[in-house]
Amino acid sequence: MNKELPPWEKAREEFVAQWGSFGTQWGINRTMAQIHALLMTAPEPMCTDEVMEKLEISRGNAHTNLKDLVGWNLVRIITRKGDRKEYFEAEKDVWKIFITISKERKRREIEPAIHLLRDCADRTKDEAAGPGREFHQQMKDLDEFLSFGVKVADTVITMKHASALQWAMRLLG
Amino acid sequence: MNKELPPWEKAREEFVAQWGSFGTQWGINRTMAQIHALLMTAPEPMCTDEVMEKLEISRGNAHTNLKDLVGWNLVRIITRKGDRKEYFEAEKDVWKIFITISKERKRREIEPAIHLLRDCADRTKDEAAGPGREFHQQMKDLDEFLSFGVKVADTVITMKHASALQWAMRLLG
DNA sequence: TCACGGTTTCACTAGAAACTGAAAATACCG
DNA sequence: CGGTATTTTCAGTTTCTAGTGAAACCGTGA
Repeated sequence: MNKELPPWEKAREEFVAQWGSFGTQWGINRTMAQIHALLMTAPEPMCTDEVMEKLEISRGNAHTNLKDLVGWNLVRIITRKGDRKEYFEAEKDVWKIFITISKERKRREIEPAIHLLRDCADRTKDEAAGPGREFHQQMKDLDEFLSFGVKVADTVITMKHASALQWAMRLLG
Repeated sequence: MNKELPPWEKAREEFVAQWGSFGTQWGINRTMAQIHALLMTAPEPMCTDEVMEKLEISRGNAHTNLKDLVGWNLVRIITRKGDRKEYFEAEKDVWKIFITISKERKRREIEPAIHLLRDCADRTKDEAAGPGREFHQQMKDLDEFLSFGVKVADTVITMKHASALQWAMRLLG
């Protein structure tokens, strides 16, 4: 059944499967990563049933993860006139993907962490010396570092790919 | 029992607990993140039993995660003369922590991904047109992007904190 | 209004990951 | 050598997450 696949599709299946495992290493679940890989390499937008079939997963699973990907702004819904089905299409531009993921991670992961650090720093700002003071300083250091990172990210995020590239090249130069 | 804790220790407990949850959002398991937070804010190196007690976890759990952290180079083992126990101490310098984590993630996550992409690109390099060609290009694009990222990371990794800061400031400037 | 194609939800289950506790291994000391 | 303090391993258990499949829920057109 796999024999009939054109060679590039074989490579694609490899890619999808492996991308799934990589996903799990990050916090991302296997199916979500696989669907993303699948759509990134899809010549045309795909519907839920096609995804189900390709990955041999249930409708519920396909549905939830497709919608999650839409929530991450990595996939958009396409509708066709005279067709009630929804089709899904992934962003393929690598730079845009990078921007999108950075934004989301910043919002979901970094910013909450910064809040925690500020809170802990605040609660110990009157510590004059000793372990308490050191703790306070550590919280401030972490906060400062992450906040600075966010600033850099914000700058990069608003850059065009070309400008970012140019900027980075200067560093490597 | 918590009443007797100095205020900074209360903040610390909050920090440790929360850092644990953040950990899970990344691929990191709760306990490992908590131990890391605990050690980062420890005035002195701690031994296994202290960690067990503070976090109310089993010896096995404490042991495995401490050793994992050592494996990540985020924690080092300290021994004291006349004392058979091992003590654990976390790197506290934020920049160094960042460097260490970047290195490890690069090695464990990015480089394997690059290999996969190269392999998939290679296997489809003869596709002349159509979907096969597009797939090939997508693999190449992803590879190029990640490889470039690695180069940038390698440069940053070898920089002193001050130089990196200066460099980043110019961007924000 | 009903029937149909499609989407969404959700109670349940399978499997993975984390954790425990105790036994086994190791290191050190007289 | 014992004997003791500590580390390491691991079988068994718990906990959590991902995934299933079917029922409920739309929206549309006849």
